[in-house]
Amino acid sequence: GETLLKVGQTIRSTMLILNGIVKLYREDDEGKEFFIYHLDAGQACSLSMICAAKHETSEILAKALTDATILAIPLAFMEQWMSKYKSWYQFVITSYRNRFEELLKTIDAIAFTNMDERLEDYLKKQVNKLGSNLKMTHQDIANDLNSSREVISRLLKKMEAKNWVVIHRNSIEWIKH
Amino acid sequence: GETLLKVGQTIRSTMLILNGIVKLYREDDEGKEFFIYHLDAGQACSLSMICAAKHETSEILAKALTDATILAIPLAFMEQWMSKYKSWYQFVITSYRNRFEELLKTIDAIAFTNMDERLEDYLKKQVNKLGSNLKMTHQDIANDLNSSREVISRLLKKMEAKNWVVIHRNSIEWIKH
DNA sequence: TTTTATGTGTGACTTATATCACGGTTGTTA
DNA sequence: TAACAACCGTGATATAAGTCACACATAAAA
Repeated sequence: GETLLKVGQTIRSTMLILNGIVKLYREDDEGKEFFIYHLDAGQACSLSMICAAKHETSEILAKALTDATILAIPLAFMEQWMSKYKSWYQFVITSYRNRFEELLKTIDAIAFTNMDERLEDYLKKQVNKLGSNLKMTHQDIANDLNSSREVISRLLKKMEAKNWVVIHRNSIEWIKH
Repeated sequence: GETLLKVGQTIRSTMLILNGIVKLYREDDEGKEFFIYHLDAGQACSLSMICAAKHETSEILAKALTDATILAIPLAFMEQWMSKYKSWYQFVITSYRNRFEELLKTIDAIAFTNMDERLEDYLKKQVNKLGSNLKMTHQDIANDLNSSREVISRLLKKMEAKNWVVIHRNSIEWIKH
């Protein structure tokens, strides 16, 4: 639940996730948090890499979803390693590409699909990271998807009717797919 | 109007825009084209950089908006220069960062704002690149914003009433802001 | 000039989603 | 055990946007 990176914060080092899961959000002017993607062990925060390279400020909000160990690599090493180790260069480039793709997928989701599909997608992602028993409230989900509790409740009901999930208080169990 | 890069196409080189303007789109399954951002002279297609580095396929669609000159740099040079020239490294990193930011802004726009604001934003962007006399139909705009002609027509009418634009056949003149 | 294609305007309607206003349930604290 | 807070369900209604139908205007082609 800890905030690792606030919007507007200056970034001085590249962050690598050693273990745990980190959730990245985009924030609007009123502080509404829109979920973008997860980062987990072995992944790097591309944005932090880019920002670090220019001493710029963060455009996103990062929160720990589980306990996590983060390795912060000072800018100087970042640049040095880029030219020195091909494997590091490959790692960085691959990270970029993957984050970029996630972002594009997010755009697809909100530009081309309806709430029901987005919810399904979202739940699958959570299940992937956290296992099939999701400890979250309808309100939590609504926040991440920039929707409202009632809408999520109704959609979950429909999914339950289709036997995709079982709804408990404070948790949702994914059973199909 | 020429397509420079199709979705699914394998990328073998990094592309730099020497002059002209290129428009990037995201495509859905039915071929609907959602406008993401412009690239112009001096900018590089970050995605092409990333993909090129792994011989992967394109996730986006690029079209020339004006006549343009594109420089294609083979992968081999890309890697070499990265470690050899600090200026090239800086250029690449900066390009990434800028494209990443654009993508985040796009997400903001579709996640947090309504059609009227998005249209205003869109028109301003076009005006920036092409001048205040935009040669495009309402249908063109609707396609880029993944909306429909009627909606755009109505919103433009409202903007005209507020004296922000003058609507002509086949073109729109931006007068205020 | 007539025809045809393309672009625009507008009312009526539909749909997805958001919001409001409740009431009910469960778990926690006093 | 009472009372309180957090969570969930659900009908009613509101709103933004998309769709349909059609009229009309302009420009190009025949």
